[in-house]
Amino acid sequence: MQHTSRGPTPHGHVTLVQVAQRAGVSAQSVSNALNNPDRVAPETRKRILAAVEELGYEPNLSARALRNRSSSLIAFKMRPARPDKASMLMDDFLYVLNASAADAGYHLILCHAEDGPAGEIKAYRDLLKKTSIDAFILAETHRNDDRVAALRSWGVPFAAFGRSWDGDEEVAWVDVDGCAGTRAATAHVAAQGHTRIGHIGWPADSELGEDRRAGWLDACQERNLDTDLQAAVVDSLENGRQAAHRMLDAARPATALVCASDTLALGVMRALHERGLRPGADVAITGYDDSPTAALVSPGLTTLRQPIDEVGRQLIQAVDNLMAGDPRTPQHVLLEPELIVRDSSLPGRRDT
Amino acid sequence: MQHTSRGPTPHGHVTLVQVAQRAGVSAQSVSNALNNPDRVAPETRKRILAAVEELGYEPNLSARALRNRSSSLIAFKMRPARPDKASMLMDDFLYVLNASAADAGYHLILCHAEDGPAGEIKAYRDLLKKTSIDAFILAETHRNDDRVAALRSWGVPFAAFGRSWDGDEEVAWVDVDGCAGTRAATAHVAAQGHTRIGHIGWPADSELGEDRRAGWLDACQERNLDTDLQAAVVDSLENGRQAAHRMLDAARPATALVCASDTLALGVMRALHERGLRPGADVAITGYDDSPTAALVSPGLTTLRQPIDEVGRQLIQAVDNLMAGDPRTPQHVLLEPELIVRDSSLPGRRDT
DNA sequence: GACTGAGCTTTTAACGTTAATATCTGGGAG
DNA sequence: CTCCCAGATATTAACGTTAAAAGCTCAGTC
Repeated sequence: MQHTSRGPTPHGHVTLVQVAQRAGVSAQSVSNALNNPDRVAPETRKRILAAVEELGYEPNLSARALRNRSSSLIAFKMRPARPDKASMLMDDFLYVLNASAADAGYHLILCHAEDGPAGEIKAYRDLLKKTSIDAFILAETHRNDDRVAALRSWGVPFAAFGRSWDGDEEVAWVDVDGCAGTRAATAHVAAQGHTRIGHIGWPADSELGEDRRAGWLDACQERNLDTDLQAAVVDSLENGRQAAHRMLDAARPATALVCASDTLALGVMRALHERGLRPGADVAITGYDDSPTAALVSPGLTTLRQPIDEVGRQLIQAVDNLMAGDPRTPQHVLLEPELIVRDSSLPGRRDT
Repeated sequence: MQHTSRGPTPHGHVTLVQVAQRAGVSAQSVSNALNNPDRVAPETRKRILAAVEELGYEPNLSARALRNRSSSLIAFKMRPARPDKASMLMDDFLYVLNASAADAGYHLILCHAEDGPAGEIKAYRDLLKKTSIDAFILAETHRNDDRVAALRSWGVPFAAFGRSWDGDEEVAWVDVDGCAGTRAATAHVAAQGHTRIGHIGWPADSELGEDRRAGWLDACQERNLDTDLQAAVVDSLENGRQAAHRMLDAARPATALVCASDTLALGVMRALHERGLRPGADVAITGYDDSPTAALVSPGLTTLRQPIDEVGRQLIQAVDNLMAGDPRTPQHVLLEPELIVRDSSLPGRRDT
């Protein structure tokens, strides 16, 4: 049946030339049939596509990358997982990021770098020199982020998970509204009748932490509640535990504690436990991130779930738009987290 | 100062030709200086390397891939994270995999596929056609794994996280000895004086589950302990809870429960809680995986930590050896998990 | 003084693709 | 009947690299 003069390459790769021979046209026509359908006669196109199908042709991305200076690769740098971190956001995040990238015709390539911003920037530059990466995805951006500055100066498309805190309109970003999230959690416990609502958050140098704290402050002020109970500590279970003890030892102790992370909230639960108090029934607790642990502890921890799937999708869409040369200003997407109510914030009959 | 006839390309990429001009040699000599140092005179080599350094030359991987049919890319397919899974192994795993790959001069590319083995195999094939991937890393292999068969039939180097349960010597794999892990956990609780040690594991169709169960069985038989208390349930907190209740309701109830996962063990802790029993003091509990949750619950959960870093390193080394055409038979590496002892298995004075 | 060969370097061609340009058809206008 | 143009297809060259082959230089041999 096969009447072509040459069989498939020994490597099993089908090339344009082979398809062309099969269809009785030139390689360029095959290329056109696939990339610029209007440049070939409908009749010919049909014949070519049939040949493509029969031979199972797939364009060689290396050759394309070389010719077009575009590799359909999107790069992302992972950070090492912190051992005490309760959340497993990164895992899910990478998965959807990759799935969305695949849907849009890209592949995700992981980038490794020495710790620190300088190492990361160097890694980006090396990758760019070597591979004509199409775009970058950044995570955990912060104020005056050197990575943002570097990528912009090189003119590479990129999008950040984390808003541009500098107010830089030229940067495409997707973020989750931490303020709205904490506000929702605070409103929720206020609705249970709590009036002494404390907040355990992070040190003031973290934009993310300040954003989340702001929601608690807003919600309290709207309701004319006291805002004297607050702590700013480094994220750890032990710090959450100690902060909780302080707030429960206060002259007018807290009856609800809104935390900036599940890790801190779990520390609070431990403190309650040590005092013989029941989460939910005696003191309401909320966390942030909906880590797997939040669902597994008893009672379950009320927390905020970030729409991580949507973040991934939007990030890919953002860079895709940039690459398409979309004239509109870079996308800015602020997503709402979802309040997951469990027993830790409800005065129900769950035992401690 | 610059006396070369052409400046850098408008795209900022430095090419071999530019380096060659700078050093006053041919492009091939530059290539040789970098890849086959012994083919150029030491003097010339020095001059070339200086030019490389000055211009910041990095070889273009697309061109190399095209020419050499080798992209220095290693592909890995992520699975969607299961929502109730307590472990965050995947996150760490990917990180070390990528880091090791980078050390060995490779990049990691993520592969996306429709669910199911057929979709995964198709995705591998497409990727191979398109990109001359150098090697694949597989996770969670099982008996009669179609993916293994496919990759072998294509002659692509690959290594699996998970031993070849078929006893196939030709497959390179790295795995963690679940049997040894569970045996260690069982020995540990036996050393605390427990004689009624139950096991809560997974259905018999899981090789991993059977491996872990075997360790419990071995350890019990070595000590002439009863092995009548065992359960085989799908991995979930609720199933662990129910199984624990059954074993505590037995005529001669369990005083220690060795579990095949942290998720199951957390279910056991909940069951104890419901009965007013104290983990550790009244009933010893052990889990498996050292999920973040294990360290965060109170009392801490005794569990087994997989040496995931080492797994990642060994996998990369395995494919690297294969690609180097190492004549030795493919590597098989079985690593020992580490028993992490916490209060859930100790008769200490920790309150419940 | 021609011949050999070792040591080093350059030239050529190819990997698979595609933009740019060239060539080939007919059909319609003059 | 020639000329021109539009539409379709083919040819050329280039992206950056490297294996293979060819070329060059100089010391040593007979």
